[in-house]
Amino acid sequence: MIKVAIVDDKKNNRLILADKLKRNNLFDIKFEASNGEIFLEKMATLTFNERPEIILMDLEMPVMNGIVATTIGTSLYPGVKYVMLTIFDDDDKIFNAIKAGACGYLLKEESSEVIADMLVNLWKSGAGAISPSIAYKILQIIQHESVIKATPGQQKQDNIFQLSEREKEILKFLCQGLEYKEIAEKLSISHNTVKKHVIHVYEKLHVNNKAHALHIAYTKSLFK
Amino acid sequence: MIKVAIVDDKKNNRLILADKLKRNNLFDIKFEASNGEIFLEKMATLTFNERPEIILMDLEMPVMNGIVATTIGTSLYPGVKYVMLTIFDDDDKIFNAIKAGACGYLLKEESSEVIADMLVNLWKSGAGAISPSIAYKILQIIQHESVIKATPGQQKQDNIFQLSEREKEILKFLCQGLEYKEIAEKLSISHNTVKKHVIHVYEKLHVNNKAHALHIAYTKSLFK
DNA sequence: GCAGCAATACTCCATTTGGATAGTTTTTTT
DNA sequence: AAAAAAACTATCCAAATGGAGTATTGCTGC
Repeated sequence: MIKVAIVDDKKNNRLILADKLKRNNLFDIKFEASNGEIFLEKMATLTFNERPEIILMDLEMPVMNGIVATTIGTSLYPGVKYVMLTIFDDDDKIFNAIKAGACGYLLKEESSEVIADMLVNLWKSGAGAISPSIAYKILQIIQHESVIKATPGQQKQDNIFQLSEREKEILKFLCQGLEYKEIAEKLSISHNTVKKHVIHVYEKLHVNNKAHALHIAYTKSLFK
Repeated sequence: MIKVAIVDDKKNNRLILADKLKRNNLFDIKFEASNGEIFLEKMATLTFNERPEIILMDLEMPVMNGIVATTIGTSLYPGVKYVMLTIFDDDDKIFNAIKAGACGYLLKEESSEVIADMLVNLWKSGAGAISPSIAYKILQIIQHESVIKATPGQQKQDNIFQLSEREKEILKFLCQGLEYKEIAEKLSISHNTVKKHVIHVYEKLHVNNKAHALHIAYTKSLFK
């Protein structure tokens, strides 16, 4: 059984999808979540063995959307695979989803057989679960390369974690390997204050230690 | 009927592929060619209506390879679609083929049904004809952007810090944000041992805390 | 056989960190 | 002017980290 989780804000969508997946006895739906925030919370409560292996993620959700959830999720749980399952197929969304770490992008209109097949394939051989029309767009993205180097998409990605200026400053120092005390000296503030900022940064990044925070900062290249 | 052409230097490959396509009566094989040069010559002799709509192109061929042929072909006959049909799946070949203008990349190992399906799809809706494992690699190309930026001269200096295998393993886990305990569990060793390894890593990296070590690991891209 | 190394495991100890809680002040937004 | 957000300060406590030392095992090269 492939352990999966479904993240979508529409209850009906979750039901339909769960139903599609239940037809054959290949999938074990570990949990459902109605937005990225709740998804991350539920993931945090699970042990390694309880964790879903594949996440079916909607893009548009309130509170925390699928891009941000995937960005954080791929950092925190590297073994887990994220498949975007959505009705949107515009270049920007596709590109951002891939950059966030998605290893699949299926259109909701796909039949249950196709979805199930793709997921099984992804699980078995690590092959990408991609709708053909999405694949075509990805090819065009690379062919024109404009999207890769250009930045309209990446600018929107900028500051997805909503860090305040001060918090970004603190995180940058953390990345340089400074200790609280040293940061405090540099900024002429108390090390207690630094600690407080750090805690806020962790909350926004949904992590709870320095290494995880740095991992996200580096892999998502928050600074350059 | 979908008008296609087969370009491959091995006669046997052409026969097998032609055979695969002939099973259902969907494909009209306009011609075969044994290299890019001959392919272009044959294309030049045809009128618009005689021209194949989809070219199945091998990559490695004498005289003129598939990349060059596709590059020239897409310029001369913009309406024609090129699908790479090859056994190679390394990033460089995939990337170059896409840049050359390929709108599909199928592995020869795919079943005749899959190949036929993909081609029909490409013909009908312009969807990309891409083997799932290739799709996965394309995602990674975009995610890491490595191939796009990488230059041939940039040979990564392997193991400049002389870390032992175990130490590299430990460092990799550190980068993922795991704590000593978690690493210990993963490797089924004592957390004391992990600590010892970490200290050794720090010595070899000439640092004295995790953040500095991660900074080096990421900026020198010790991994991947 | 023996020296050297990597990997394993442990202890003691000081420092750093993270979490919770409880505030004040300043700036921005409404 | 009131409300909200951001920045600042502080303390207590527990957990994680880092440093230094000791020691056993197994493997490799001389």
